[in-house]
Amino acid sequence: MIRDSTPSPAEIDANSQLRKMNIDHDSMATMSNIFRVATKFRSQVEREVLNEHNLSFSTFTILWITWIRGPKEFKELAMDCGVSKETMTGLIKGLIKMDLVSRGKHKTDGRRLMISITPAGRRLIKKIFPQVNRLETLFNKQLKVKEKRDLANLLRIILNTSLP
Amino acid sequence: MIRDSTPSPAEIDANSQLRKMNIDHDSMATMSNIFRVATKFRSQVEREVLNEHNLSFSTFTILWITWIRGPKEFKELAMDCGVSKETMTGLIKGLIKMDLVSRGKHKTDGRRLMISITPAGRRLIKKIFPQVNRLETLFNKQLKVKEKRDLANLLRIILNTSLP
DNA sequence: AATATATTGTTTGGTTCCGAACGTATTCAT
DNA sequence: ATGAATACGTTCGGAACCAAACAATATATT
Repeated sequence: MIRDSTPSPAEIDANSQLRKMNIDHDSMATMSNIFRVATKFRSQVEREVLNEHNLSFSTFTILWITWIRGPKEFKELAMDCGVSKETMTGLIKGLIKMDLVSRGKHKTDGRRLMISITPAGRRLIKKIFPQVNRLETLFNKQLKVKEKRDLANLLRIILNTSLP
Repeated sequence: MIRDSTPSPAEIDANSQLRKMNIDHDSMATMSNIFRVATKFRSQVEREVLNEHNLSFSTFTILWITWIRGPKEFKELAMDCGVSKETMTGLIKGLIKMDLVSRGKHKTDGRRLMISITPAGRRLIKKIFPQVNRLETLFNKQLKVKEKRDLANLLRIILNTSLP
């Protein structure tokens, strides 16, 4: 049902060394592989697509979210991008200087900020997103459709797991 | 066979907006979820385990690799950690200052560096690794063993996919 | 209404990370 | 051999990132 593939030499060595300790090898394997794929993908996208537009993976994500979902609260944006509020402050500052997003006031709460994409931002993300998606396709090209869906589902289960 | 879970509102909105473009939704879903899990895990581990020992996720990985696999070449280490050589220079510098790793010469090639873990480094990683693994287990606690293995396998397929 | 408590976003300080340019060591071509 | 090309790691400059402390706004308590 799910195809096999070869564990790296590092994983094999690790298993023999760690056999003495009381270690959850399966969870270790999933998390370390998730991390490797994410890192590889991030740097690839930044190098091949984003750098020439002075975007980072995080600023790209901001544009993408505000493009797809419309104006969004500052704090939610930070959570969805996986960065701290302090970091988000700096990123938004940069995007505003590039005229790609704009700041707006919340209807009822004076503390909150609404972030919206500008026309220039919309033009940029429309041009860039297909290039990013092309890399996503390349990364997944050995997987069948069902395997991709299984993979996404398993990851969603992890994401929705509440930690004590 | 593989359980269901709920796509986030963001994903649903995205699908309706992107229907016009020629986008590979399945690959997009896998990569964006991989990225979210990785980010969540990294920050959790750094906050709960590594910060108090003045380690980052990358320096933790260096210790882990040199502990499990023995002395390792500088360049390989950079690749396995998913950082550039320039970054690795700085990380090793810091680890040496903390007396957790040491620099050594390559047998035959005067340009290459060998990095080894020190006794102090060994003591630290032995203490810290079980705490990290505990978090790995928590993240995966909703998955059955077979699901974890399927997940790890699918990710290895992606990792082993060569890009044009 | 007055005060205390919460929440939101910014500022400040310090680490992590990468790209460009560099110096050194090795290998290849002639 | 000698010069050219390549491989390795460092330095330098700048962006990304987070934690602690802060100012401003909102909510709760009295």
